[in-house]
Amino acid sequence: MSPTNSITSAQAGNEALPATKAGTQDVCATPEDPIDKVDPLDDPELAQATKALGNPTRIKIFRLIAERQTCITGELVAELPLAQSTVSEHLRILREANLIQGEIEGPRTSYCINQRVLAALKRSILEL
Amino acid sequence: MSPTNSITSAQAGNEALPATKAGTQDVCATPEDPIDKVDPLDDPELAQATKALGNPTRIKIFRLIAERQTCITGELVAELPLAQSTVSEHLRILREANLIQGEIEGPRTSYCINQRVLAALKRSILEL
DNA sequence: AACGTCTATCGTCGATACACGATAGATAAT
DNA sequence: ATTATCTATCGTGTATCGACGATAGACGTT
Repeated sequence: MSPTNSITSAQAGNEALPATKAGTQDVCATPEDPIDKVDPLDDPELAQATKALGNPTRIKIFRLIAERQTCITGELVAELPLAQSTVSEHLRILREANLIQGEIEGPRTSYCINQRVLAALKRSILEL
Repeated sequence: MSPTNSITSAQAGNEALPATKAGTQDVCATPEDPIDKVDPLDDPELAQATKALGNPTRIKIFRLIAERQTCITGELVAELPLAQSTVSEHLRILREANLIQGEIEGPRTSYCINQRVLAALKRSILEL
């Protein structure tokens, strides 16, 4: 088994958004996906992504992960005036929209931005 | 009184998003706001805008208005498999997020994209 | 004035979101 | 093996969403 186990949005019967084919590549490599080299999201994906961002706390969480490149759940809990379970729930929603990706690193989970989906979101919004 | 009365999102105690100073200009002029000449949305505005778009029906309504430049409520109702009151409710949500603007034209209401806020949204998303 | 048309709002209902505490599972340390 | 730590999930309660039909207000027409 690999030392770090990638956690994607495969639970809860939600696989609407295509996940990056993780396992073969480092999930948090942040290769700075160019906007015009990704396909835009289809409407259900776009709705899910914008819905996931449609909450001030989740926008803040997303920004925190983005500026730190990678982030542990506990760090986010420390930054936010919310219970650990609440933060974990917000992370789940961002994860199921494929906006972020989590890697289980020993006892903790490290999150990073899914650059490919973010680029696709940017392109989709620009095309509105 | 002016022949066309602009309807903005001033009701329901919601004026979080700054409205274009309508009345002095044609609301649906679509001057193609350049993205880098508008201020990005602040986080509550961004959350409200993305939340408003976070629904497949509202994305569809937004696209319909955008491609027709201007659109009557009844046209949208005719295009969608939803009750008139439901469509009107979706329009209210888009309106309160300032993504669209409505003008009362006699007995009907004509909607158009709020280009300034759309440009600000695009910029805000690009900066993520 | 009375009527028909168009659309926003109201009231209702079930489903979903959002917060929390409690619990459980995995891992590292003792 | 036991313990401690970290985080996801479960169960709960409240609030908001998303749909609808019914209603009301504004306007044009007769």
